[in-house]
Amino acid sequence: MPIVAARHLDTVFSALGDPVRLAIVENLSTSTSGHAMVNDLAALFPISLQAVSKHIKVLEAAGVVSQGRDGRHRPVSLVQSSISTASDWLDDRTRQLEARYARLDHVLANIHEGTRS
Amino acid sequence: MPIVAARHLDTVFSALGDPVRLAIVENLSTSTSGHAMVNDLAALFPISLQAVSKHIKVLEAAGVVSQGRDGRHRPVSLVQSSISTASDWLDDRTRQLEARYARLDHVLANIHEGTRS
DNA sequence: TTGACATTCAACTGTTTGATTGAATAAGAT
DNA sequence: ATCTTATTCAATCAAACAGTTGAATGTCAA
Repeated sequence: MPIVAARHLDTVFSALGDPVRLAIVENLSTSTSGHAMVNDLAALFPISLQAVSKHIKVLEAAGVVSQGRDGRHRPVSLVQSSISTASDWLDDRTRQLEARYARLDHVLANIHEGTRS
Repeated sequence: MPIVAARHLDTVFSALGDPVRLAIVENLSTSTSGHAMVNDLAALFPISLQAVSKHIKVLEAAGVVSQGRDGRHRPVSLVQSSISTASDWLDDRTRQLEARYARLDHVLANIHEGTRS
């Protein structure tokens, strides 16, 4: 079965394709609690709170993070499945590349054997 | 001009964050030869050859593909290290998420033990 | 109720991007 | 030499994007 890319995989990669959003994801993945407030995340970057809020919306639209509700806070946390989906797709690419190299090695080995006979 | 510019992870993700470019990468990874001509890739999409050529340039600038020279052809092939770099980063995120879940399980188990005592 | 805090919405702006068409370059085929 | 093929370069355009400031919403705390 050929492994088919998820329908909106490009949206996930696009969401990760910005230094601020990549840093947000990294921060969330390394935080002990697994979530962070918009305000705390905004403090990490030299841009306005509103700009960070927008970045979070982009990540959320791509399914990379989700936002809950805790009083007047909106805790942001990673959605593991989206990370896994992207990771799996890249792993598939790596495996296919390695498989081709392996086939190439095999062909070269056969050629070598042929020259000896 | 020898390529190899400062390639950052967000640039790689950004390059993958487009359906045409993602399909190009997928096509290259599944092709038997491991490379493809610009013309052949362009035939896969309902956009102009020049647009596809630009997409390839974006992928090349991000270090995701490289282009060789074979007569009047410019064969495009994947650069494994860039795929691996992105894959490794996502794997790290996945591992951190799993580690946190494991710690949470542990905490919950302790709480449960506490209620029994 | 008033005020502070956390966050979003709305409007605006400059930059980047994805696409187009037409012209240019380069190399194989006739 | 000329023609055809493969690909890129250049100019252009509309749409999307990342950022800003200012106003609005909702919630806690006095």
